[in-house]
Amino acid sequence: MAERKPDPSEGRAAARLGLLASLDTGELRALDETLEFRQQIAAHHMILEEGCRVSSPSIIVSGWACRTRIFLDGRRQILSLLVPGDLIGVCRQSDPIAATGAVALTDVILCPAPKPEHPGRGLSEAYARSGALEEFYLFRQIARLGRMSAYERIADLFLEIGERLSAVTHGPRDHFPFPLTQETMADLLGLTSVHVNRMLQLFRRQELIEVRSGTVHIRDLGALVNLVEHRCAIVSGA
Amino acid sequence: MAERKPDPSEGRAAARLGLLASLDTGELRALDETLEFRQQIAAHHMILEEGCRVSSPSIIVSGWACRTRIFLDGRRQILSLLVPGDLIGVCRQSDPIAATGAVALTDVILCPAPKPEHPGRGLSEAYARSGALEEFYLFRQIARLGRMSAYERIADLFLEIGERLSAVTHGPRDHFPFPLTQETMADLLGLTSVHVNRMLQLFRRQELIEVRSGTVHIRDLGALVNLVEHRCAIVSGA
DNA sequence: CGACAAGTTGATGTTACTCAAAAGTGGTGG
DNA sequence: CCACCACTTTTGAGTAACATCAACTTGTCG
Repeated sequence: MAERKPDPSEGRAAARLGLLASLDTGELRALDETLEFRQQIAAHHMILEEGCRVSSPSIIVSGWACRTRIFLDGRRQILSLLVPGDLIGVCRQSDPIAATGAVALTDVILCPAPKPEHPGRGLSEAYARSGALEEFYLFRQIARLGRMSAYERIADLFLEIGERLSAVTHGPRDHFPFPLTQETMADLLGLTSVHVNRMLQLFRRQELIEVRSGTVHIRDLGALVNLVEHRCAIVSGA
Repeated sequence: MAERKPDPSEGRAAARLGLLASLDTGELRALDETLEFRQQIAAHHMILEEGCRVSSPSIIVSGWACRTRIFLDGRRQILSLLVPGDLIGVCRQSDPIAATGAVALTDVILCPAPKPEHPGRGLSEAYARSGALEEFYLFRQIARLGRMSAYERIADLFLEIGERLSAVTHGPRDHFPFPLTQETMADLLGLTSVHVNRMLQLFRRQELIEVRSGTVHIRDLGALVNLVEHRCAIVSGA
C-alpha cells in the first residue's frame, strides 16, 4: 500500500512463529512469501475497528501497536501492547468479530498470516501458542493494574517488554527500543502522564532505569527483577 | 468424587454450550452423559494449579470459581470470574500448561467437557466462542481496573455478572445470586474490602443496588446502565 | 526561526488505603 | 436453647498515593 525502505530485520518477526512450533519447509516458505504482501500503516491509524468483522489475520513485522478501549468521556485504556512478531486478528471461531480496536502506535508493517495447513501442528500450533502467550500477558496486565503501585507497574512493564522483544530479536533484555510516549505509557498502566513522568525520574535517580530518546536502558536488571519478583512474583494459590 | 444432592438446574450450565453453537444430537447426548462424571470441589480449594499440566477441560455446572494470582507479599488479584456454564482448562495448543491457578469460591460442581468431534463446527465452535467470550471479559476487566473509579468498577461488575448469569439461567439481569464476600470483590476489583463496603453502602443509600444475604438486587437497572455506559461505554478509536 | 508535541515542575485536591476496633452473622457442640 | 467460635461487615480517624490544573521547558522538524 505504501512506499517502503528495505529493513533486514523484518524477516525476524515472521520467524518468531518458528520459535513457537517447528514449521516444515513449506510453511517457512509461505511465511517468506507473505512478506511480499506487506502493508504499511501510519502511526495513530486504526488497524482494526472494534465490532467489525476481522478481515484477515496478520503478523506485525515491524512497529508497535496496541488494543485500545476509549470511554465516552475521553478516558482511554490500552488493553495490550503488540510488538513485532505478534499476531493480530487471529480468531479461532468461524464468525470473527473484533472484541477491541487496534491502533498503530508507531508506523507499523503488517503482513498477512498464512493459513495453517495441518491442524494441530506446525503453523496451526504456532498460532495457538501465540494466542496462549497473548492470554498470559493479559493476565499479567490485570495483575499489574489491580494490585501493583505505579512504581511497580512501570518496572514490571519494562521487564515484560524486555522479555518479549528479546525473544524475537535475540537482543539483550535490558536494552531495547521503546517508542512510547509517557502519555501512552499512562494509558497502558492506568495512570496519568504526570505521574509516569515522576516515577521515571525516580528510577533514573536510583540508577535503575534510563529512558531516553526512544530507548530503555535497564541499568540494574537484577535489582529490578528482585523488586518486582520479590513482592509481586506470580504465584498461584488459594 | 463426593456425595451429591440432585439439582434440576444443573443441566442448564452444560446446555449453555448449545447457545454458543448449534450442536447435533450426538453432541447433546455427550453433554448429557458427561454429567455422570461430575466432581464436587469444596469452596476455597484449588481447581487448577498454576504451571501444572492441565488435566482435562471441564465445564462448571454449579458454583463460582475464579482465576487468581497471589503475590509473594500476600496481595491477591482475581483475574477473572468463572460462573456456571464457563469452561475451565480448555487449551488449544498441544502442550497445555495452566497460565493461572483457579480456585473454587463456593462449592463447585465440574463435569468433563466432551471432546469435540468435528473441527470448525458444533462443540468445537462452541468452545472457540466460549474462549472468545472469556477474552472479551478479560479486556473488560482491564478497562475496569485501569480507568474506572471504585464506584464505577462495582457498577460495571454487577452489570457484567447480571449479563453472564442471565445468559445461562434465562433469569432477570437485575436480580441474581451473588455468593462473593466483600473481601473477594475487593480482590477482583483491585480495591480494599473497606472501600468496597463504603461504596456498596453508597449504592444502597442511592437506592441503586441492594446486596443482601448472597443476593444482588439492582433496583434501577436503567440508571446503572446509564451511569456506566454514559461515561465508560466501550467504544473503540484512535 | 516558529510551531507543535513531548516532557517537566509545583501547588493543591481527592480517592482510596491503613489501622484498629466494634458489631453483626452463621454454624457447632454442649 | 445458649455459648462460643470464626468470619464478615461496619465504623472512624488519619494518611499515602495518585490525580488535577496550569504553567514552563525542551526537543523536533519543516
